[in-house]
Amino acid sequence: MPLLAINLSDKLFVAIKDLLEKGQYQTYESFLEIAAFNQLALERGATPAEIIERGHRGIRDNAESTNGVHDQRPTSEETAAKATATTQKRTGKPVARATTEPRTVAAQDIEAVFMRLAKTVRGEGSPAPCKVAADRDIGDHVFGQVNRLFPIKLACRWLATFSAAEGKWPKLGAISDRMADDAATVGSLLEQWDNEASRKRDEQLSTGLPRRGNSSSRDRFLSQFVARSTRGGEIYPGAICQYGLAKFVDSAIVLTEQGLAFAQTESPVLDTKDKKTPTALSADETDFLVRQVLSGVPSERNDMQIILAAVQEGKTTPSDLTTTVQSKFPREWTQGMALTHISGLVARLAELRLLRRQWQGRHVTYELGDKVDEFLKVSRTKSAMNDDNGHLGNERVGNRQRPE
DNA sequence: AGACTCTTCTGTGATCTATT
DNA sequence: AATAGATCACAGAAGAGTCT
Repeated sequence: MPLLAINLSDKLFVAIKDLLEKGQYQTYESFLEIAAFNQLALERGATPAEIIERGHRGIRDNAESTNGVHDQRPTSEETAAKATATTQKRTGKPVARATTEPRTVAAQDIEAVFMRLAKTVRGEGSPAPCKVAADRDIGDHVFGQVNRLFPIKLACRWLATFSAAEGKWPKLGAISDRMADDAATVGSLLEQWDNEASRKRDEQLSTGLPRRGNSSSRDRFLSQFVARSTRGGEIYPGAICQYGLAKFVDSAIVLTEQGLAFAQTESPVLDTKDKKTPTALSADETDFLVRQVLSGVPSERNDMQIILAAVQEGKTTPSDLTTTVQSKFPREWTQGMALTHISGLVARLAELRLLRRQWQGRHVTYELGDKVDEFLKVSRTKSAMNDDNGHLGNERVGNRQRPE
């Protein structure tokens, strides 16, 4: 009998596992076998309705009963759904939509994570933060998938607390799993809070954080917000480094003075645990980040200036904004890349309260936040002083650069 | 009910790199 | 050289909200 090994996405695997746990299938093998029979039946011209009518449950029970020929009786509605969904191309609407009910996070898990994220008093045994390297690569754009800044706060706090407890700055490889686990627990918890409060899309606290049981989202969190290391030992810093809040020193991840100060700022989520907080970052935290962008993140400052200036000129719809600013980004960027980049910038500006999204029906328009004039004034002055830093030429995109 | 706009973020597949 | 595993860019699915 041939042996097949296949890769399944986490989502698909969990969906199958759920059916197994409900007792609807005996083994993964029987599920996949039934799925294969159903697909073959479809290929022979049977309709999903016919497959349902003939039924399938108990295929394994009967499978070996007739001279090794498997009973081709798919029965359940799940099978019909799968059969439809696995045809070559999606032609119509999905047969079923996976439920998105939030995973409940156990109280003791939450308590443990908040303990690990609690503000700590740093004593003599705590390692000192570093200064931002003067020669760090400041030309890189923050990647568009960095669409929230609270995950950066979480990473800074985690590093501050961990380093105080351990007495040293950790190596990335030693802590990335634990940090991602804790971020996913917080993400799932905030998702629960969002659901309880019926928060709308722009108001959700959990956006940008990974979720428990979703390894892809954990990978995304680490690679976009913290850093990614290759088997060859190379480290590609994420947004936490691009924002000048952390730095790699001999493959240990070290908070900068600014990163430590940001970590220690009171958080409505991590400290107050305020379920009703309207935003994941407090006004103090966003003010801190705005100052940080203005003083130490030239490429981000310039990108933000481009967007805000366009909105100030009246380009307040997504299409107007895109048309206006696309030419100001690297020429080799495809439209998709530019859209991703602009989308991320708009989302970060909204979290920093420099931009507001106003929904009129299904259309959105952008409005300037209260402190934009001040931001633009400082930003333009700095751009004029450091024109080399402000140049947006052919820099690499996102976090794809090597550390010093 | 279906279409539509916009945002978020996962999954895909080509390509690169490491290991055997 | 062959194979396995990792990485990357980005397409497009999914979700939310609303309109027709």
